Amino acid sequence: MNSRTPSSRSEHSSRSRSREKSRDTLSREERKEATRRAIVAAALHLLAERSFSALSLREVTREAGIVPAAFYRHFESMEALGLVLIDESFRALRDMLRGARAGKLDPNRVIESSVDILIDGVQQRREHWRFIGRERSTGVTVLRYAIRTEIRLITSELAIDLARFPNLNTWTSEDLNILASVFVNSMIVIAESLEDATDPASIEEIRRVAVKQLRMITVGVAGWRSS
Amino acid sequence: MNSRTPSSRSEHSSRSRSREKSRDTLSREERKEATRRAIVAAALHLLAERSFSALSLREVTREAGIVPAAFYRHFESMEALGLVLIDESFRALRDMLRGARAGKLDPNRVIESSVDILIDGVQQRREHWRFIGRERSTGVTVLRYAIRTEIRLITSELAIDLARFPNLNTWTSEDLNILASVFVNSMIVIAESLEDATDPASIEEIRRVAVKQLRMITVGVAGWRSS
DNA sequence: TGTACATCAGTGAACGCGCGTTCACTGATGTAC
DNA sequence: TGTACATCAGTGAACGCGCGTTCACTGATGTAC
Repeated sequence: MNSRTPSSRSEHSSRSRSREKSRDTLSREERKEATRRAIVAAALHLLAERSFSALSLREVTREAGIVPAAFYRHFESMEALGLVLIDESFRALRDMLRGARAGKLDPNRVIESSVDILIDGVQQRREHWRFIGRERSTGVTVLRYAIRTEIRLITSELAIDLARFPNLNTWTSEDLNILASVFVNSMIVIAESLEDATDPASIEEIRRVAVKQLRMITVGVAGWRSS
Repeated sequence: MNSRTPSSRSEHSSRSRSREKSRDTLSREERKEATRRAIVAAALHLLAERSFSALSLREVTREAGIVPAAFYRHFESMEALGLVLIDESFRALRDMLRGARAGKLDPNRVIESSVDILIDGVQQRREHWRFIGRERSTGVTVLRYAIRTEIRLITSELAIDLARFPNLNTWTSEDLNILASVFVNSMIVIAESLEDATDPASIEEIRRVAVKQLRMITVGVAGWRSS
């Protein structure tokens, strides 16, 4: 977005950019918030191609259209930015799940509908998902733990939902949690496989296989006796 | 292992180091091979804490006890080293699986035995597993694809094995492959969760949960009718 | 076995580069009167 | 409404650092005679 030579960069300085969208309507606070969002968006955009540990502060600020030093007006460090990205990504994920719960799925098509919701959700928030999928098992320890904690939270929420199903209300909570993580793990793997799929045909293929995979697990659940 | 000041580094040069282990018994070729192995081992060791994209050539050569430029006598680039690491890691994995197949597991305890073999195998080759687990979904595209290809190979081998089971020999090959990937995905997730577990109690807990997870899937398989 | 020459793994110095971080600064926005 | 001062988001220059890569070199190992 920004050109790299100092001369042309000064022509398109952030001052003129913010005036483009805002004229004189934005307060100083609003401008600051806009820059902050620009930094977050720039990072997320770059993370489509790099892992977080390979992302430099200068790259992010270059993409966001500010000078490197300005980064520190918004975040204490790159790690702090990483945690904000995780928080934002999981907020999107939670919204999706809340929507799915509120939707009152047709009981006969729970699996099909869940897979549809998952696949659409991933498509709409590709960058967030890619980021979570990559960092889940990557180098930056603090991010890895933060993501695992979020996933554990989602898993136990799913376990609570599962407890309401007729066949499952007699299960121990441990068994429910184990079942929930089987589902969550499958979902993660499905989401991961979507990352490299762009054409409709291979997405359809993933959908089909995902439905079958979850069905196999569910059929198993019907025969399982929780002790 | 190496100290960092130039003065003391020259005292412990690679020349004196190789003489320590070898006196004058090793040929030039053998020495070269030993250095190559030292580079690979150094990289694998460092990858316990960093992701591959965050690993520098200089770090690797420092750990291996050679000068940065010497790296190029053995590998064309870091990427080439990465591919060798993948190859070596999967060789270890294939050995493990071959051993498991040759072992003729007790049919009544297939799941327990498989989980035991997996957990022991991961413990013995922690560094290889950690590397594969991390790079599977990380930034360096060429490594990611190489790993996915290997996993796909392992999955179809497992599908072939599954076809020999009495209940499964009527299944379509697609269904067998889907079932195989459910197992492989579970195995990957189990291996990943082992990475941060060191004390016996939490390893035992992982083993218990893993067995239960795989049993749930298997019970499902018994009821599944492949179309 | 002894000598003269070839090979080549590893050295060490040098290079230009992008990095994170600091700092005094600027000038538009906000506030007090 | 107008003026004087305070605030502070963003600037641009500077720094020291570790990086990947190149190069001519060294000296032990290998080979031909």
